[in-house]
Amino acid sequence: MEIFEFIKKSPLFGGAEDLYVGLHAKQEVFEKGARILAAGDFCRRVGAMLEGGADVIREDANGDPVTVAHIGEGEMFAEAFAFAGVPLSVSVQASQRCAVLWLDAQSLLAEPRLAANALKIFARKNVFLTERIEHLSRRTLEAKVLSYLKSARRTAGTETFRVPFDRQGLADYLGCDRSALSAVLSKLKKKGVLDFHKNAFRIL
Amino acid sequence: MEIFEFIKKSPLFGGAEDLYVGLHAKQEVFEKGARILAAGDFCRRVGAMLEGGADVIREDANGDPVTVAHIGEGEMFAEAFAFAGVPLSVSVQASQRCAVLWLDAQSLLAEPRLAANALKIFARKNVFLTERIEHLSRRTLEAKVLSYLKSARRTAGTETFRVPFDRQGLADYLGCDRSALSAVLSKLKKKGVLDFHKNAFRIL
DNA sequence: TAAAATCCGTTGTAATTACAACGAAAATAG
DNA sequence: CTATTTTCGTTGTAATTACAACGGATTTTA
Repeated sequence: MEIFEFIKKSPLFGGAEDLYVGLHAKQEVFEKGARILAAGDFCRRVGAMLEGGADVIREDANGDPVTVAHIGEGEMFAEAFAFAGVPLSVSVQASQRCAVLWLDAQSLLAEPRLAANALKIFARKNVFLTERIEHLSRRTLEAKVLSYLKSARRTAGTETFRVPFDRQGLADYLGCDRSALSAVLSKLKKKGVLDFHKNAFRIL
Repeated sequence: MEIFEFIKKSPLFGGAEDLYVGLHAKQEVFEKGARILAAGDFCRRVGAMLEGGADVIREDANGDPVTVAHIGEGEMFAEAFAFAGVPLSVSVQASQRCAVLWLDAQSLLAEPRLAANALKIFARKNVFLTERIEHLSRRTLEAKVLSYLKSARRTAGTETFRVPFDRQGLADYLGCDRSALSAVLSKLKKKGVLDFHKNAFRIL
């Protein structure tokens, strides 16, 4: 992906190519397996994955590394840490040879339109994260599922709605086992609370 | 709380009183029980609680209202919705007679220093929320607890550290039952994985 | 200081869930 | 079209957790 293609597609720039000047952007190439960012680092730059991809890695309770997310082409990363000024709690490692564009957080801030875009992006993400926490905080899986589905229905605005996850994806989102999720969905269907087919749901 | 006292203490203003001019701020008083904001509303203003307090209310799976948070004196609210431009998913209701200062989001955005402060606040919150999701996503309560405690230790930077919650607070944060949390903590202590006394913990 | 309220660990029980394994259905690849 | 892979619901079991109840300890209030 070219720099200008990225800028065109990135919600941070909103397609405005002229905002790119004066950002002190630097491009850097990482070989497969290379450490792009390490947990504990302070990072003052926002990363943009131009080419290739990387994994976000966190230590689990045993101290073993677990991949918690993947950064694909065209995606930004480390933005929250860069703007918050707190050390990274995760590491980022190239899952293949990749090209990263680094954008200096301070310089982004200096351009009002970019700052406004960034603010909106963060605010949106905040709302999403808070919503997910709301679902995850429920005590039982059934409550988690219903909390999520009602939220999805509200977002869709229609009685019948589709969810953007397959079963495994929904299970990951809700922090549960896939088969347990399937079982709960079936139970709700049998109880007559819910109807669904594939990713299309309807709450009765 | 006076307006200027709020501005002095608010991280949004960073103590800079001069930033307050031109914000089209309005003050409004609500009687106890009055609806300050309703779920579904679009809100273009950030609320600041000058006097009194309010509850954040969400509908649970049965459609019954549940208080999910409290807004105390000096706290801001609705900021994420205002900047994101998405409808509220919660309602806000005065728990007592209260005075709210409304700050127009667009006007805040127009002052670069305020925008920068807001960005930092959102970025920080983003990191916190993501971290909490990390804990909540664990499958078992033991894993949730350890995930949280390791994170707390990392933040504290010392082997023995204190957590800013009582047991009920920690249970709420981790989305579990208080007695179940106590039981898991005791089990971990007996296993020799953990030592604690009140809010002081040490991972062995 | 005494009384009241809150905090916290324990116990027992019923319900829930993780986990592994399996097979049918659907999607994808060849 | 057939073979392969992926997705998803089901089942059974062991482990975990919610929930209610209780009592001791600590803290707060009067």
